Amino acid sequence: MELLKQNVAKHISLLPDEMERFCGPFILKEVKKKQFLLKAGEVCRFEAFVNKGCFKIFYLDTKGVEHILYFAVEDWWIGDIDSFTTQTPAQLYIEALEDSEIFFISKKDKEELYNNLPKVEKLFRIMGQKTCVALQRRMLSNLSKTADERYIEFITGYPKIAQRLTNLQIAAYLGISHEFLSKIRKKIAGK
Amino acid sequence: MELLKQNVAKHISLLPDEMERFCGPFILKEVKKKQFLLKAGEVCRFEAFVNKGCFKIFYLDTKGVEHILYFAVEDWWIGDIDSFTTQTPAQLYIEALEDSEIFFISKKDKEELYNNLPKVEKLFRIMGQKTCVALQRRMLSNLSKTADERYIEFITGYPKIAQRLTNLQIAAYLGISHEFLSKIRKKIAGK
DNA sequence: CGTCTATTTGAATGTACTCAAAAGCGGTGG
DNA sequence: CCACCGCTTTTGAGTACATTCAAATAGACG
Repeated sequence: MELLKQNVAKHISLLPDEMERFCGPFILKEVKKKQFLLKAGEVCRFEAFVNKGCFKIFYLDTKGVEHILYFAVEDWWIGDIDSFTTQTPAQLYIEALEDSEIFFISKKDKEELYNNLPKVEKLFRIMGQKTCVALQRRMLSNLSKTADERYIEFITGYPKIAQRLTNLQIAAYLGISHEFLSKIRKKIAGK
Repeated sequence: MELLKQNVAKHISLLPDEMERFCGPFILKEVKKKQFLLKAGEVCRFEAFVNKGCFKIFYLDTKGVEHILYFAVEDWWIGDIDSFTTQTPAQLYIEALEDSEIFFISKKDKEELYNNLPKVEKLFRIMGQKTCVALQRRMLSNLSKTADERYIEFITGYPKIAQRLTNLQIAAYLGISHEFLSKIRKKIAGK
C-alpha cells in the first residue's frame, strides 16, 4: 500500500487517519499477463492504481486495428474515464502486458470516498488536470510532428517504459504500422 | 451572468447564496475579433467562460504551422490548463474569432474559491473529467480515422460551430492542409 | 473599386500503409 | 539439448493518402 500512499501524498496532504480511511476500500488484486480488466461493451465500474506491472489501454477500430491510448506502469492510474463517468458501455480494452498487481476500487466505494472525505475531491480534481495536460500534450504532438519525431520523443521521454514494450505496441501507440516503425528505427540507427 | 450560472448548475447544485459567492470574482470582459487572450511564452494566470462569441486555442509548431487544439463558443470554458496549473510559460495562443464576451477569473481568485466554497472542487473535478473524455475521444478519432472521416465527424457533430469557421480553421483543427480539405469537400459534394 | 483573405485546382512529391515473405528470438516439450 | 512453434522484427515492392508549391478564382470588407 506504500506506493499508493506516496502517490496520494504527491497531490494532497492527508492526516494519518484520513489516509487509512482513503486506503480502506482499495483491494489488492493480481492480474496475470494477457488478462483483461475491461473489454469494449462492458460498463467500467472501477478504477485502479498500478502497484506492479504494466497495462495497455487501447481501442479496436472498425477494421480491428489496435490503437493504444496509453500505457500504465507502477504508480499510474487506470480506468476508462469515459465509461466510468457516464456508466455507458466502454469503447476501450485494458489488458495486462506483464504479471501485475493493482489496487482496485469500485465506483460505489469511490463515490463514498467523495462523500466521506472531501479532500478526495481535490485529489481527483488535481489528477484530472494532470491527465488533461498529458492528453493535450500528446494531441499537439500528434498534430504537429512526424512519426520519426514522435518515436524519438517517446523513447527519450519514457525510456524505462519503452524498454518493456514490443515495437508492435509502440507502433500502436504512435499511430503507425509496425513495418513503418521498423523502417524508422533502421533510419535512426544509421546515424 | 445567467449563462454561467446555468453552466455551473449543470454540474453541481449550489444554494442561491453560494452561487452569488461563486460568481463574485468573475469579471465580464469584451474581446474584439483577432484579439489575443494568451500568447505562447506568457504564463496563463486566468480561466474564462465564454458568454458570447468564439475563440480558437492553438499551437504554432517550429515551422510556424498552426494547429488548433479546440474551439470555444458560448457555454465553453477557455484557458491553457497546462500553463495555468504549472505556472510555466504557455505553448498555446488563445484568439477571438469573433467579437466576444467572457467572464474572466484570475488564478488567485479561483484559488480563493476553492478554499471558501468546497463544492467548487467538485465542480472543477467534474469539468476536468469531461475535458479528459473529450480529449480522449478526439485522440482515438485522430489515431483511427482518415481525414475524410474526421471531417464528416466534425461537421455533423458540431454543425453550429462548423458554420462559423473558415475551412482554413477547420483544416488546422483536423490536422490537414487546407488544400487537401478542399479536395475532400469536392469529393463529398460529388455524391 | 481595390485589397486582403479564403477557396479551389493541378502537378509533382513525400510520407506512411498494405501485402507478402523471410529472418530472428524465446519458450516449451520431447 | 535440440526441434519446433508462435510471435516479433525486418525488408521490399507497389499503392494510397496527404503535402507542397504555384496559380487561378471567388468573396468579404472598407
